Amino acid sequence: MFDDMFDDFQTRPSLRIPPLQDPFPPLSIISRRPSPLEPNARVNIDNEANKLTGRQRALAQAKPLGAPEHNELEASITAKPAALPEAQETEHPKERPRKKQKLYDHEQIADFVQLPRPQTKLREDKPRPFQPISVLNELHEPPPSAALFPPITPNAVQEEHDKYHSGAGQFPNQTKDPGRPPARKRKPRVRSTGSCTAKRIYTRERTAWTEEETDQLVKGVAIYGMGRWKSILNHPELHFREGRTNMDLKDRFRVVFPPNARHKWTRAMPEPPDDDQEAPSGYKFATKGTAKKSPLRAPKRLWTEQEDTELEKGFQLYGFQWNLMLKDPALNFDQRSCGQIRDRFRLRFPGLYKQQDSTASPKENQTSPKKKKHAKSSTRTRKTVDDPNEPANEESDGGARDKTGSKTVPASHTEEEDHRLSNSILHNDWDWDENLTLAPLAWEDMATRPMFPFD
DNA sequence: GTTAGGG
DNA sequence: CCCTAAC
Repeated sequence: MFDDMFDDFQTRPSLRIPPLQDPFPPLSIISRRPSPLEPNARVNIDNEANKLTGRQRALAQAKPLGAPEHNELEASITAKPAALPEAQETEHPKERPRKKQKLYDHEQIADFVQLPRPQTKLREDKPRPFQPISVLNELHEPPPSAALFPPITPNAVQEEHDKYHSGAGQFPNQTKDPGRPPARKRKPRVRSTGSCTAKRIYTRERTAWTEEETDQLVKGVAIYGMGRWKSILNHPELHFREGRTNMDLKDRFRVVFPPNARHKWTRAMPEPPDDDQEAPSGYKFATKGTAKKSPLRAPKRLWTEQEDTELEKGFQLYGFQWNLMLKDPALNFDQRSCGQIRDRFRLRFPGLYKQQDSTASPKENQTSPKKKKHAKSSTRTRKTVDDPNEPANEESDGGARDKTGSKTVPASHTEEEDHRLSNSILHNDWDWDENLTLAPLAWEDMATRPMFPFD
């Protein structure tokens, strides 16, 4: 009897449950690329294993998903060569630290007015998204959260407008409820620009900054430093008008303290500035303290065309394993981090990136953003602390960043780019020797550089 | 998720 | 105040 049921289960397609994850998706471009996990691909060219294609080798090494049997080969990859860490350090002097750094160096900012840091959000604050996404879920049904969105009707625009128009808050009224977007007056707006119509229907209504509110902002900067706008906004003793966002604070501060005045008024100043210095907009420094640029964030560096080329090259060699690209000296990514490479790829090749998301092997998923890191604990880098006497880091370095060299790819072109890159890989329009484990590009590179990145 | 900087 | 690359 049970046998019958079992047979029935096996034979009727409707009852079969697809595997949760296909380790080797047939259409995945990964499968046609040599496996970057091949342990000695660079060193031992004569190894028998190297005669296999990437897919064949992957299949040979395949093991069931729930069986984390430790693979010696993988270990040999992951393990850092004992003799070489020093050389690595000197090669990448500005390497990002792996662990969290403390936010403040108390010696440097002894003059700071230290107030309790804003409470980090508790997990319960955020309602969990609808998960897990079951394969048995009826996909034609709307998700439970769908009811949150207003119905789309001809009058929807006006209704939304009216709705937002009803709730106008008064200063100082700060909604601390993180789950609810601030109610805010809005006015309907229709973009007349032909290219991006219907992108945004509403624009927020302008709310003038009062002197008091700006004063709150200045206090906040005195406490946290420039750049921690969210912290300032959420600080329990500072009050801003309802609907004010962290970006608003940033914009406001930029207006009140333009860069030239900024360094005078926000750098190390245990005491309010001299009388001969005129305060912008008639402000006096409200808080005794020092405000300097918050060092939490590395200075922004736009991507150059050459870096983009190396990114594509790296993708052909290593697929979605940004860490391997990073380590490959031939790609010159020593000034970048793993996450930066990933972000850039996601921006330029969104379609390809999504494909990785859904089909990548567990190993490759290590770089996937689906592994949600807590925002607070994400890699915060502190590369340099500004010299208090340096005006700003914009002018300091000569023409390294030319706007033409760092090409920004328009959104409308990204799909083409997706296609171009994936096609060049899918169709193998380069010569592909089955005996090789790496793309020809890689072999060429290897001829002109040390056999192993570490020597 | 947040921030910097141009629009 | 908006947009979006970069963090």
